Amino acid sequence: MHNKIDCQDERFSPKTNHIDSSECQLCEVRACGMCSELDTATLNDLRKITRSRDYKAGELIFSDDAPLQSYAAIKSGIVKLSKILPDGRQQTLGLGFPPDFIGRTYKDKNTYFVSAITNVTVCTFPRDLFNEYLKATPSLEHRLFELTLNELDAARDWMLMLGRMSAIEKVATLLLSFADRLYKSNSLQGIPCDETHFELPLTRSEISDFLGLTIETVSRQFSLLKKKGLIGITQQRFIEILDKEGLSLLAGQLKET
Amino acid sequence: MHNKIDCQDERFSPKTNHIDSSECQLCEVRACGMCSELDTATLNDLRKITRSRDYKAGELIFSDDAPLQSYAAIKSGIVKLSKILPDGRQQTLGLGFPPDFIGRTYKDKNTYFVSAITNVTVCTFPRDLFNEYLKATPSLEHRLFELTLNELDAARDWMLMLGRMSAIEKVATLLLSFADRLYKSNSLQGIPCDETHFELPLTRSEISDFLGLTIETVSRQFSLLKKKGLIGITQQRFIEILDKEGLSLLAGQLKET
DNA sequence: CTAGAGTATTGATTTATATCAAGCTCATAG
DNA sequence: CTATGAGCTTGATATAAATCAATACTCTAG
Repeated sequence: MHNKIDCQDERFSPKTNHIDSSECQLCEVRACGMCSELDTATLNDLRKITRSRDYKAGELIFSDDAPLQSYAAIKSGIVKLSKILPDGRQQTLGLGFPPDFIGRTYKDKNTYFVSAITNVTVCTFPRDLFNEYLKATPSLEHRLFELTLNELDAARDWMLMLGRMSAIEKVATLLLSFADRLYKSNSLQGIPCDETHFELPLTRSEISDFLGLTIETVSRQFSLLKKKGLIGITQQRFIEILDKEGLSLLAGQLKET
Repeated sequence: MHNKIDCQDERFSPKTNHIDSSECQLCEVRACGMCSELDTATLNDLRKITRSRDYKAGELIFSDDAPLQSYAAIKSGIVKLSKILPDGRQQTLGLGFPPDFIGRTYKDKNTYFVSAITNVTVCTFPRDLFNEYLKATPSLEHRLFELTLNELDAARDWMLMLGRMSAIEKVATLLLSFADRLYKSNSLQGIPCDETHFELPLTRSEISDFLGLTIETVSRQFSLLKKKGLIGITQQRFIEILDKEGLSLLAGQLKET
């Protein structure tokens, strides 16, 4: 089945590139993502149907209605999943960091948008071939299942936040969650970082879509947190957590995205 | 491994009963739940570690912090999953209908409560034995994966509702979702029913925990929908949908729980 | 160095929902 | 059949967040 594929295959966009095995060795997806339970032979097979692809910040990766042509694994950058109501109201459902998998297996559509928040690099897999692979490789399905369970846990944490938290609690929760995720992600990639300083990769508008608030309310909560001495903000995007205790107290509960 | 189990096994509460094969034949879990892709032999094996158990409306099934001792599949009745903030604020995360599976595989805890909304009958599986089974049976894991993906879809639909809908839209969405789910569920079980009449199994308080509102707001929206002629209410719990079009318009978008 | 666009903050006002407070309905037990 | 209590509705008021509006910051391109 795999030798059907070559560079001319119409399922691959011209913007894509082959992956070589040395790339896999350094990859977070290989380390702890969907590839982490594959043996070398299977990984090599999978690589034949895989192409690397870059997206610029803001670009749409998957639409909410177009038939799903491919799945993807995030190698670097951050994506968001979102839904839009007919009148334009938008809700972000979650963020994807390396080594997350994106795409709805066992359905022919996503029911949400996936778009790049920062510049993003992904490995893409043509849908039909990947599905055959998935069927034949229980260890791959097992790993995807685990990743999906984590996503479900995260979605449920955010439901509690969306339904029951005040604006300031939401913002505090988001900041802590980001501090944690960016620290872990950067550490894994060997990027020097510390737990209290980070660049918030989201605009205020993206934050408000995530928290179910408006831009103005988000902005006011940031100012409030600054006034209370819990955080410092420079250049609008660079956050320093000055009082993690205090922030956690405000956030109340949640720990992870 | 399975012959270790008998009625005296301490992992089984005294309130439980054996399952016989004729029961499975009529069961929704067998028809379209986690058992649906098991062959007869595997099903018979699984049945040896399975016990039936009843819960009364309101009873707690799984707690959010106690180590998970068993998993369960819902045979009849409705359960809710919920989270509680330290100060008591509560958010319902979703409802479980037959043939849903409950319990967080691959972790030793649920991070939420599961409780019976109506009287409920479940099949329970001791955690450690079920895990062995799961590892050995890819078709079972596959089915659980699919069920989990559906739960994730549902969770994300509700995130949009929680984050971006007004009170009246939330209530309209809930009613449509219930009409649909109860109709499907009852039809499957051969219970006579129609799509426009149903008994709402939730109290106003449970509804408000689900929608991220207060009891009073929920009540007001019901009254409003009645005044607009979209629904009829008798005895507070019996709902008649008088204008599905209008209700769907109000709800805006979502279709399923 | 400046203009301009995009992004963020801050203020004034409105509005949806929460909160507080009665009173009502319905099922059940005496 | 009536008393009781849990669950529900309705009204009055308070409040958090949305909306509307103006101004300020930050980066880029010229």
